[in-house]
Amino acid sequence: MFDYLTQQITARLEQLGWPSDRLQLSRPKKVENGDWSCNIAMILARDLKRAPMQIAQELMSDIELDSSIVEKQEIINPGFINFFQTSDYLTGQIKDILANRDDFGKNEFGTGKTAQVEFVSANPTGPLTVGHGRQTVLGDTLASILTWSGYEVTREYYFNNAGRQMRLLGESLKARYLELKGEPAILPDGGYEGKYLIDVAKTLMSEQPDLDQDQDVALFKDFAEASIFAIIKSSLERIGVVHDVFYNERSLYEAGKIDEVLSILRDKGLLYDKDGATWFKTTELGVEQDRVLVKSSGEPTYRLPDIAYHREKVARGFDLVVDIFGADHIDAYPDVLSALKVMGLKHEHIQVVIHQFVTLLRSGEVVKMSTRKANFVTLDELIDEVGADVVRYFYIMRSASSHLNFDLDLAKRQTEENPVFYLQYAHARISSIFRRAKERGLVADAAGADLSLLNEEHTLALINAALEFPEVIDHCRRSLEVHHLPVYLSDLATALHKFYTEHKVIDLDNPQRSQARLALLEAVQITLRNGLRILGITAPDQM
RNA sequence: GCCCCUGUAGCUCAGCAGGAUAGAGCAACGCUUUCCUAAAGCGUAGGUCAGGUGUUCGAAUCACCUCAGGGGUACCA
Repeated sequence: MFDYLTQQITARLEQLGWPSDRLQLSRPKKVENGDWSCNIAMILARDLKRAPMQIAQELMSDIELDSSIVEKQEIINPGFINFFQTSDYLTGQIKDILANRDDFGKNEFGTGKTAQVEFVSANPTGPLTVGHGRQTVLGDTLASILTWSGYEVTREYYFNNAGRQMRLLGESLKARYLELKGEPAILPDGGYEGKYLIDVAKTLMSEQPDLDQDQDVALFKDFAEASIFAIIKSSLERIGVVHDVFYNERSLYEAGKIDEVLSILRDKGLLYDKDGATWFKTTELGVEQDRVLVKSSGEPTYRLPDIAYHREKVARGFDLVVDIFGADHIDAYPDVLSALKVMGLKHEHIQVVIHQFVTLLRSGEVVKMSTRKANFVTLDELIDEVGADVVRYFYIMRSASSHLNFDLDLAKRQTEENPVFYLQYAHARISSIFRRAKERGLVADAAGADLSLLNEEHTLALINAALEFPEVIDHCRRSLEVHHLPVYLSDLATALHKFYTEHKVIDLDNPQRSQARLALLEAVQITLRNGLRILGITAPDQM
């Protein structure tokens, strides 16, 4: 319908010699305004210096629309052209859903192209927190959207297991270990205070009981890293997130990639030394102040490997690169992008999604979180409390750019009366009807169903709702905003529940209509299931 | 100071590539079940879309200013 109208109107615009590039078709909010609406007459009014109503009339005067698709068209003040689809056309679309099944909603925008989504990327210094959770679910869902848009997607986790933080971690574990042996030991200044390190120390103790004060800290560091990574990976697995690539920052050093970046920038005259540190002349690139790339201690700042890493991303040839960052990293990426730019590298295909912070509320109090200080709530604890489905839904139902209040008490309380269950119930409700139909001897026969029997208001609204699914996927992809999907699915569930309330599906006195409605419900269930699959939420057959 | 995000119903938030009478969930009040799961549906009430100026036929949506909250502005990541 959309494609058909776009094509027809564009042709007519060209015939009249009017610009066609600003043509827009949208779905009106009100059913009285039709199924598709076009505002081109008002947009052209200024250029053509004519009244919108006149333009609309001239535009439509010589268009012959296929009457099997378009029931009628109307021109309404101040110049909207509204199109109403025939119910035959609409119900016919159900067959399209049934034919596509598990693929319904997919598009080929990214077919033949590759995409990479980098997300989580937490260093292995502690368990994933509630804060990391948002990024985890956001990235994973976006990756799924891209997959549905045809891309071949790589989910990537970038981490650093070298440097100051990791050394502190090793020292902290050593202190915990010695503590267990009853030897005097004190956590280093700024060390990691979390209880999880005591557990790690106990495990280490059971495996290697004979370590002492003189033992090199490297052993502790390595052990801590391995243990904590195991914890992180298990949390990810619990909410259904699997990364394809774990990219170690260290490999950039080993392959000489860090030095390459430095020498390229030095050749371009964009580096200088001051106070024993190496500075990047970002002021020449429009940034307020210069940035340090190598500290006077000889260690690079995080910016340098970030630049080298992104240079590698470009070299790896992805057609689309998406970085998911928390708001606290917002200042890092302009430097990275401008560095790529001065190195003459492609960078327009790199998109950054910044998500705002999660404010955690417990008993009405804001919980300030710090991995080092250990007063954090872990993602695992959250999953324990409310379950993976609820966790995923809560993180994804709000736009990334809005600050998310995660009220633990509310999340728990709402376990009983939760937006997720509303969706899942819609799916289960349909399964339940199918079971009942079978019991009553009604053998579903979608192919033989007379879909023209579906003509009531709530029924048509439900079909329309299901048909919007591919548009929503496309919207998510375009905007890199995934929250549109749960919002949409919720609307779809509402349409289903309304239909259910109004119309009885199984009616042995009217098997024809029953068949038609069963076919519709199958299409709706496919849509719900596909949507839930993208969100990583289970679609139960009964609740 | 400068940069980014946010401000919409009592609460949590959609809507913002400008479009028709601004929506949902929760909370409040009332109603619906001899009938496929009431984890549902219907109704009532609730709004200066933070405030102001501008652009436009048309602004919650765009621009500018102000106010408020969050984040950043490190030789931490």
